[in-house]
Amino acid sequence: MEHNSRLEAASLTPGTVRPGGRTAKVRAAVLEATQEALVEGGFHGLNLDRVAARAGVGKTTVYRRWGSAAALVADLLRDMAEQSLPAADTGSLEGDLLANAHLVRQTLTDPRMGPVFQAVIAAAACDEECATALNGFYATRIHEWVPCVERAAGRGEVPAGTDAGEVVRAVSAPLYYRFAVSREPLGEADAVRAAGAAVAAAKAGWFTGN
Amino acid sequence: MEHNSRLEAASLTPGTVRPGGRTAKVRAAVLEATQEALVEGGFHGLNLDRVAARAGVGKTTVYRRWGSAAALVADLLRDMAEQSLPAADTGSLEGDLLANAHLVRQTLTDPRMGPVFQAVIAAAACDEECATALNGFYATRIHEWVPCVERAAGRGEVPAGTDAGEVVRAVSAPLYYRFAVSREPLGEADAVRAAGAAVAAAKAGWFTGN
DNA sequence: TCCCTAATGGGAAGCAAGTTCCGTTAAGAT
DNA sequence: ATCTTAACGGAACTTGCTTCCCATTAGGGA
Repeated sequence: MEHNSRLEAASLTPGTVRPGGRTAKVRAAVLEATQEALVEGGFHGLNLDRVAARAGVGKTTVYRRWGSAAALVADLLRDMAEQSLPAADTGSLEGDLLANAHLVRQTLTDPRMGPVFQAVIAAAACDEECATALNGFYATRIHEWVPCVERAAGRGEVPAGTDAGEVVRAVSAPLYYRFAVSREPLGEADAVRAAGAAVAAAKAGWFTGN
Repeated sequence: MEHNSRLEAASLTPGTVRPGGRTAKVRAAVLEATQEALVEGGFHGLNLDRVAARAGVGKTTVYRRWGSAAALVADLLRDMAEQSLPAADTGSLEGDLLANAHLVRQTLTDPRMGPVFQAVIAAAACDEECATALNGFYATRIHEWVPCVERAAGRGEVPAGTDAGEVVRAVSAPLYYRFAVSREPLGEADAVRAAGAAVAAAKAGWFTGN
């Protein structure tokens, strides 16, 4: 009975029964290769065969463990969500959000991360699993920056009852809009404007939760 | 000489020498079928063969005139940009921008147009021609709403020198961010918040062009 | 109205993508 | 240290998107 359940678990998701050593190494190599492939060819040009070759892994392994380009990107997103970087604490809300806006712009205009985010957004638009993974990624990212808004509320910089997450989203939104939707150039002035506008709207009480 | 140049033009881009009648009908049918296919299968599932069949057109025609899924979407975007709808004029900036936010939310949550925009954003992330076309689409859309901000500036509702386009972008940004990036649900409360925050930031002078 | 040829349409061939089979390697329990 | 079997890797196979070819249709100038 127990023997059967172990077999079943293994046949459903390879890599879960023996996650150590080789399995972990293969995953790391494949995700690294996936990211490189996305930088070069975008989501549309993602090819499981080439990813396998680049990772130095048999293509059968990639097809078996992931099965599709979308699943590969979804796993990459879960991996990216785990690597969190700490938020700023400059002492003022405007300083913190400016740091956030600067970081977002830095990331989106980065020659390596820019294409990755482009691809990841495209993947989420094509596949529901990717959409969920991308949602999870931003949920953690937003959660990391919530404290600096809550500190500002404690200092009285924004009204009590301000939805911290909504303020953080308001900073990213204009930058991502230019980056992924209207496809306009993204300058440092846009980052400054995004942070400033978010603070102004927050102080005016537009982000107080219902 | 002139004869040759006409031949050359024809061989480069089919449909340019005899644009009337059948050619125009084929384009309309193909773009209509493309939109339907995007609604059902997204950009990743876009298949030139099936588009041709659905349009009641030979598949060779689609492959010859467009050649790729990305080119098909790019042409659809150019077609969409031409069909402009007039902006609101309620008498106040907040009223106009609320109408705009409401319209954007309406469009993105529409069971037909939502998937189309999803697909179009994905296509732009995959292909440079689509990216340019998408940029052009939003350039015209933003341009349509610029007058209502300029009227507000004339009434003294926002500082002189306010970048009207930037205000319009500020309204759409949070809605598109939720829709395409963070993948969160999009409610009417988000539309109200987006319009209100944009007005507050504009009045605070954060959108005054350099 | 007639003619020239741009543009379309169907089918067959080519090619690259994904899928499956089966032998080999090494993780982890005893 | 040994054994069981999860997980990997190479190669053959299959599917389906794309392109080529040539016959057919119809736009637009004379």
